[in-house]
Amino acid sequence: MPFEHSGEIDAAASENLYRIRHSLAHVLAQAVLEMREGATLGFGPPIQDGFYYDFVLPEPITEADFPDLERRMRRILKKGQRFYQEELPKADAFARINEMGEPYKREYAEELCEKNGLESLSFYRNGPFLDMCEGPHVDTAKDIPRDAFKIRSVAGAYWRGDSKNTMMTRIYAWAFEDKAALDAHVEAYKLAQERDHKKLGKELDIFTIDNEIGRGLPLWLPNGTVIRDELEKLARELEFADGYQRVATPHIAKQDLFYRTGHLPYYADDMYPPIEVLEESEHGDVVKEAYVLKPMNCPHHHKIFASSLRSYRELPLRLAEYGHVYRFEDSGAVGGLLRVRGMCMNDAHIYCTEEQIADEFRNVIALYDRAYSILGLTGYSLRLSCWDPEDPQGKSKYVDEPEAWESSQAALRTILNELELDYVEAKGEAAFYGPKIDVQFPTVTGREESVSTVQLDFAIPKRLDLKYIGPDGDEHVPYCIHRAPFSTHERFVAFLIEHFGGAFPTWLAPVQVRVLTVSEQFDEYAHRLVAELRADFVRAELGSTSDTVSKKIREGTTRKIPNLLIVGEREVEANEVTLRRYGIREQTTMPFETFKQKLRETIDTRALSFIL
RNA sequence: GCUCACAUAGCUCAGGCGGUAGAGCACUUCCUUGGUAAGGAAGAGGUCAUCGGUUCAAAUCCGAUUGUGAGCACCA
Repeated sequence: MPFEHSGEIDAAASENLYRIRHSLAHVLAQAVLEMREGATLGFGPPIQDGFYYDFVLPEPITEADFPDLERRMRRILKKGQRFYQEELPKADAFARINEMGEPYKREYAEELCEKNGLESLSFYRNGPFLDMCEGPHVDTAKDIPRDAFKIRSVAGAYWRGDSKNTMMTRIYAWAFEDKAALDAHVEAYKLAQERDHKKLGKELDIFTIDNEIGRGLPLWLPNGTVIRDELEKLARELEFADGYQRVATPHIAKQDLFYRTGHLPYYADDMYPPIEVLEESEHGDVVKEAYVLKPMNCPHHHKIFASSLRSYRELPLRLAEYGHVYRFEDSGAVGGLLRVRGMCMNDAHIYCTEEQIADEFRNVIALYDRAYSILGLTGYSLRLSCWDPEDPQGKSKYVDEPEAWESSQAALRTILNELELDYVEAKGEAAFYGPKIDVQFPTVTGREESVSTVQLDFAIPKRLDLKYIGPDGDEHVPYCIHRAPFSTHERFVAFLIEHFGGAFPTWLAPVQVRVLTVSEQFDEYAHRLVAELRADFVRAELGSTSDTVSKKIREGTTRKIPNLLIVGEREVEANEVTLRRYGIREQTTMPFETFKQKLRETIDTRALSFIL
């Protein structure tokens, strides 16, 4: 499901596994053709943890058909069919494809011959099934384990990944070299789903989405708001240390501003439609004004830059804001906190001279590094997102300044190389105004999402006529670096929930300490502890008072509260507390003052684990 | 936006081949004052997403709408 749809698997996957998966795809197709006469074939490649095959079906296949489909596949495997390759010259190949009656295979064959100049095409046959296919495959179906694959899901997918084309039915399956590997993978997958931010977000009361508010417009509950506030506090501190200045801007602006920046022609579809208001001028004329919800903060920040005459001595000028932006994402894209229509972004814009770009980028990347190491985030990858000069809609997708694109991309590449960072380059992933470095995180289901981004903007400052006076006394246009290490609260918290499995480190946890009493007669002591902790700005609370100790511990644990304090007669007498940390069975009893100090230190240092 | 699936109490779910619903948890009250992952009892809580159709009768069958999920497309 989640994988790159290129159909390629990573190099680490063994050649044998590749053959097994690829061959199983043919077996799946064979079984589907048995079940649905008249089905036509699309592509059926191996992928990261299995394979898929695309079909146009006369009757839909649903989850209810999976057992039957798997049974048929096993029956086919049992026959031990050999996989034969045939290489046919072009004319014969097309004759055969016509015979097969496969319009999509034909389309692809034509492209292979025309664009790639192939003179012959490869076919694979196993039993009655014939497919135009490059291979490689196993020699015989006997080489494919019968119990190491599992149909996973069915979904729509456009032919050749283009929404203008037919929607096909894609059947995904897991496949491995043996049953143990399959079972382990399925188990890991289920475990990962337990960490789904939508599930945990509900269980831990982090956010909710209400239909009457609107799709993609999450409501942050008190617990979630604590996490946002803590992240924002951390961002503020890191940014302060790096010389950023905070600003605040409204959520809306006149529509004309976004025409001037270029957002509107490029991104009208992604913006909420304008709010039109009638305003009476001083002469009594009624004037119609249109306002839009801002889809990004940059124009507002640019206007702050433009609010006074700037000297090169003020640069780099770093303006930061956790700003709210609104984007009208397609209904099918919206889901949970990962894709929303209203979000709060850890935004900042750095205005600098050309000579300062490299240093500023390095500083920003160092800031990312600090932020991620505090949070213990490691599983990310970097992507240098470039424009695609050959994009058919290139002119409407990217600013048309080829030289600026090339030089700015080269600049980013140099920085990444100098810092010896691993990254992949991706064509056609740039912002319309410039290239960017994206930080990609995998979701619980394995799909990659861009979380954070650093962008180099060579276009918009010029459009908004931003300028500073250089040492030469002339006006110059500054460059602008857009950056958001903490992404949006929405997306970043979603990833943090999944990263921590809902068990946040103390400094980030909505409830940091819950005090449990052995019996109600110790409530007064417990109240005192809570009050003292709260006076020290610790998010402490009293557990329920009428349940059994077991029950209270269970509740505290299922809420994933990092620190439970248990107090009874022993503790009251010695002015102590018994600490039970999340996920750790063994407990420690210590003087309350000691606990308070350790806790303070844990919070202040934003420790990932309790220091005790 | 597209394909497929799903929608029953605050949550997790059962049931229903047509005769207006059930469990556990949570909630409220009472009993219990209990030392390490669910003490006991009672109570309250639902037009079975919405609208329409078929029918003597619809929560159940059909259709549309809305919402949700997986994936595709999109993604500043």
